[in-house]
Amino acid sequence: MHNMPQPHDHQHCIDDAMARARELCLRRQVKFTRIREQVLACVWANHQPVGAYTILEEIAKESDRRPAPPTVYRALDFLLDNGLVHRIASLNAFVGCKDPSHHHQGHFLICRQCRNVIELDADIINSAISTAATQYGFVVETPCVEVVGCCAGCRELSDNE
Amino acid sequence: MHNMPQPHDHQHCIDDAMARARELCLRRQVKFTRIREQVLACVWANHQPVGAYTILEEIAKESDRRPAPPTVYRALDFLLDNGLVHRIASLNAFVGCKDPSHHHQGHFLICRQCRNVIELDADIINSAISTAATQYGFVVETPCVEVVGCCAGCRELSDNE
DNA sequence: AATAAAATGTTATAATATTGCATTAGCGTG
DNA sequence: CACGCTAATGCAATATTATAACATTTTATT
Ligand SMILES: [Zn+2]
Ligand SMILES: [Zn+2]
Ligand SMILES: [Zn+2]
Ligand SMILES: [Zn+2]
Repeated sequence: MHNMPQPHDHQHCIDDAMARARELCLRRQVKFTRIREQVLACVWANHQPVGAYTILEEIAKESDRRPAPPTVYRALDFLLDNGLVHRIASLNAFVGCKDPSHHHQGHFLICRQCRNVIELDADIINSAISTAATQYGFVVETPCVEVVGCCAGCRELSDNE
Repeated sequence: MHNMPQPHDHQHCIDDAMARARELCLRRQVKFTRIREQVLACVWANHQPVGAYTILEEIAKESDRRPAPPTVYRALDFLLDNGLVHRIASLNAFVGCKDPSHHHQGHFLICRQCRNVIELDADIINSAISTAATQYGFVVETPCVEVVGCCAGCRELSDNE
């Protein structure tokens, strides 16, 4: 298995994410219900974007009851609203957000090969977009940047062939 | 009606686009068939992204025969392959490309209000993305930049309220 | 004309997402 | 505790976007 962005203790990613989510929901006085927790756990199973219906299947497997699509989508909406996950428009899929405490859109590097996603929020990209947009009198509200390419790990593997 | 990016002679946009397409297909020795022409004309009806099924409806209206979805999607695939249209992933919709002669991905400014799309291909954005990606050892292949915001025209209108 | 390749037609279905309404769970008030 | 309110979930149906599989037609080549 080499589907991690860089080798790392992913259980730590999961634990962190779930802890942050619990804390954040407490602080905001919103409810981190069972289904929301399950969906978030699914999304954090790895660093690859996961589709709504895959989440549905996963939950069906692990809990012997199959939630209907609206249930999953509502949980996803909640998580999106609270910045706990991001939606990757070009993939119709969702990834966990590594920093849900402050609202941001994020930029995503998607490896074509291992499908892992690296989330950034690079000022340099936001500035460049604003600068270019300004030349057209356009005011940026929500930039969506989803970059397909090849990650460090996968290029290393290719090189060693 | 104020759904044009800036006031302009849009018939000129259409005529230009269709002429470019014809010429380009001739040069590349690929066929600019009736259905492909109809679909491209639909896409160029205005500067707003248009969905595949909307295109289908439009063609059904104007020609009394309703193409099936695969017909429209195949025409769109052809147009995409030849750079004559772009797909806006975040909207599941398509816009005409203003410069199909050289291959490029393009950046899109989408007005939240009038839905018009401005296409750019700004070096400054591509550079910023590459720079940011490089810091993660990530090599960019296909950047996808779709920015929602507010265009000059719509802000003017808002200001005058 | 015979053949092959490309394009289109046709039917069915997959994959993603939402609407509308019923039911349940949680919570504060009296 | 009963009541009423709201948020959350369950559930059935359906909308929207996209593709698969195979038949037929058109076009180009020999
Ligand atoms: Zn991890
Ligand atoms: Zn990779
Ligand atoms: Zn125009
Ligand atoms: Zn506008």
